Amino acid sequence: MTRQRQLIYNIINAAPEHRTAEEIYDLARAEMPSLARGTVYRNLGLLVQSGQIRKLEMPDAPARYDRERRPHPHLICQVCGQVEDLVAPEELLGPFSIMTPGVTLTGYDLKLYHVCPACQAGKAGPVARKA
Amino acid sequence: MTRQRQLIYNIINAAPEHRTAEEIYDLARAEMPSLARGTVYRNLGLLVQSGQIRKLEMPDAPARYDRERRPHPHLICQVCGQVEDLVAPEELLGPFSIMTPGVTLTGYDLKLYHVCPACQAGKAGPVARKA
DNA sequence: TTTTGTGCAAACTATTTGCAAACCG
DNA sequence: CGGTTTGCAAATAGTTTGCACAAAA
Repeated sequence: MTRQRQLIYNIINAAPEHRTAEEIYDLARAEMPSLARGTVYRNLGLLVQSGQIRKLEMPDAPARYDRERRPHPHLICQVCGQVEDLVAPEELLGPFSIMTPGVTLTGYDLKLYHVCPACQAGKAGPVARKA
Repeated sequence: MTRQRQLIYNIINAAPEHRTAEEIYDLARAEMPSLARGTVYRNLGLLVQSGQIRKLEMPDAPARYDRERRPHPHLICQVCGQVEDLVAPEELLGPFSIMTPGVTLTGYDLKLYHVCPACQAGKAGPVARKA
């Protein structure tokens, strides 16, 4: 594991936030200004492959990365895009498989949408759409 | 509703397949060769907005469009990307909301993954990755 | 020293947009 | 006519890649 990969991993692992590649790039460059954007993407890909982090595809927005390794649903604000991890029963595929008779499920992706308190208050969505 | 929008709508509504914008563009051009790609995207956006079709974001692949208007989960082959609609209880948000106390859910997106029979048979995935 | 990873820049893919002309009501 | 929509081409956003050099095993 190289210095740059370690740095990227640390940034993701340090906080529960779900950051975009660009956000991670900015944070990382504060500490290692020579870091290249391509290196960030490459290492994010490798970290996802090796199961150390989790990629979270977002609707009409850049992907975000999650330090939480175990599969779990996400709660997403449909106004500002803020993401929260949800705790769910250990095994969700069991219940889900009643909808897919005869099929062996290998994974799931569950996103639940709402309007977060901040966005309900300030009508215009206090957090920028892509923040 | 213009001729081009009608055509695009008809293509989606004619079959249960979940096509990409590019596939729809190709099919539409068979019938109206002057049709522009931009027009396809614009109309897909409008049709989604007006609730006549549904957009389905795909992991690491172009979005697909679904003629089925009611919210429902999807079953996706993780090898070839083939998509199937699932039938689910009328109201899934109810059960889901046990995971989000105090939150009013506005919608959901549930994708279940498996390996389709075709891909299980031909080890190399008979259907192309983006087909 | 052999492999692997990096920085940089250019390439790519999916999608969006500005604009003048064509269409529709 | 007068706003809407089109076709075209250029622009964007996010991400990927080729390559020569640097770092790690």
